[in-house]
Amino acid sequence: MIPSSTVENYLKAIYKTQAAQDESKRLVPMGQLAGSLGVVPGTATTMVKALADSGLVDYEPYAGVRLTAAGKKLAALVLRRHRLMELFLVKVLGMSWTEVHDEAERLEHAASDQLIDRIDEMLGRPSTDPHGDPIPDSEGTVITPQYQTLLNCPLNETVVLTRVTDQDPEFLRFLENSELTPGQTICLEARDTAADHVLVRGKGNRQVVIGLRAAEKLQVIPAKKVS
Amino acid sequence: MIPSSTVENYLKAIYKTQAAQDESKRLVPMGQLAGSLGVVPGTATTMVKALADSGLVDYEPYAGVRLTAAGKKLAALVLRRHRLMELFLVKVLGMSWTEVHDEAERLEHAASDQLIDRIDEMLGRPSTDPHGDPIPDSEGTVITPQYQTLLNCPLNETVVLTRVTDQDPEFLRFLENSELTPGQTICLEARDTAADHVLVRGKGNRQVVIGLRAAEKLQVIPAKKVS
DNA sequence: AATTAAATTTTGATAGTTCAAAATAAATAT
DNA sequence: ATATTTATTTTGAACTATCAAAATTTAATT
Repeated sequence: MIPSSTVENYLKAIYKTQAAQDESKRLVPMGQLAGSLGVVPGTATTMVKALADSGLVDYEPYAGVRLTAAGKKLAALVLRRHRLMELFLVKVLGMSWTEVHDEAERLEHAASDQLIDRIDEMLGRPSTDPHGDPIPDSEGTVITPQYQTLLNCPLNETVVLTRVTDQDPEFLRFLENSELTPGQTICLEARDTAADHVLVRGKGNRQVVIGLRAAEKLQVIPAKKVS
Repeated sequence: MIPSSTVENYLKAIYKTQAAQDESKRLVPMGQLAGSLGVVPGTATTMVKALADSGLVDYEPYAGVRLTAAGKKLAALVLRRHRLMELFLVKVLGMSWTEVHDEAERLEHAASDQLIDRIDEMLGRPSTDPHGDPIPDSEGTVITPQYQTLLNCPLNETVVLTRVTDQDPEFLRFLENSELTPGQTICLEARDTAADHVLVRGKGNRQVVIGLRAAEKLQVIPAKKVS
């Protein structure tokens, strides 16, 4: 049967939480799941039991949920639709990368695989979306490079801002206004745990101070040396 | 409150049936509505009563439904989304006009007004979709020219195929294979009521025989004289 | 270990959308 | 005018997704 938007959203939420958390703790607690979906915990319990019956998740009462292989594949395909749609909205329709998330959030459940493949082709089979999130292929396979973040990358080295792991439009607009957009070359000049901030030098020698919570959401890779 | 996809589909179905039928009979019977939505009659009755409570339709038990001004506007905006989406899929994504209906049928409920307006702008504020159906403006206003059909247009005069009022992919593919696509210049050479067919001369002097039921779905306007 | 706190599950209820089948009304034919 | 056919509505039930609040389990404190 065709999974409903609700099912797709649950799988996506579990997938993202699982991916965000460390290797060991591979079970997503109900409360967290409910929280990220904006439902009360009891609702999540009910739905997760239904997902378990469909073989999409493993459910351990009082412990949490984990995607099965089937659930993981389905979740990846939803993310594929979402991320290709976001990139399409930015590249083809000229929408701002700060605004496309919610639109894609709805379109991802309505677009056919055929349409998504056409978009994929039109965009030249891209590997990442406007936020730097990797785009799964049509089999549901994703390569998720483990980038460093502004929390743990080396100081005073040129790095490229590669991925932003937050979709809040307000935060994204702040980044845009600070010229901290994916692809930008930046340099981390200071990290102060006590003051709970980092100091970034960005485009045009501009300095920006960012709290540690936000700094963790900015992923980077070492810049290629100009030979 | 935001109308659900279901509500939008009911309004659309009522709108289309109302538009298709003669001025006088302005009430859509429940059976017909249920039929075009693929639900049993009792379901349509239940939903229509809910729509009436929301002020979107007038409902006369045992007689039928009719859209109120509010319902008509909403329905027109759904058609706007649908038709702009269809045209977009054809023009920008290169999909076939014979295949876009079902895709648009789902996307129309997911696309925001903002996205639709961007598409509208990108397409140059078009007045008709790939099937020749008029596109309502953002206020829900539509101009629906009353074209002639191959059932009642004059014989042996050059006309332009302007609108196809059927979305069945099989029928549309037949038209495409016969080079009878919107915009084509054609000529009706014979109409035989007894034999239940018409004879059309199309592109490249090609002759095509079409049953009257199908002929009624092809709308035309007199071709402009080349001066 | 006993108590408290926090998280999770259960229970009962609701809204939206649907169907099957029985009841009723309207239209048609006799 | 009555009987029959056809269309419509009602009734009772199911399914999905949700919440509020009570009950239970697990974890954390004392």
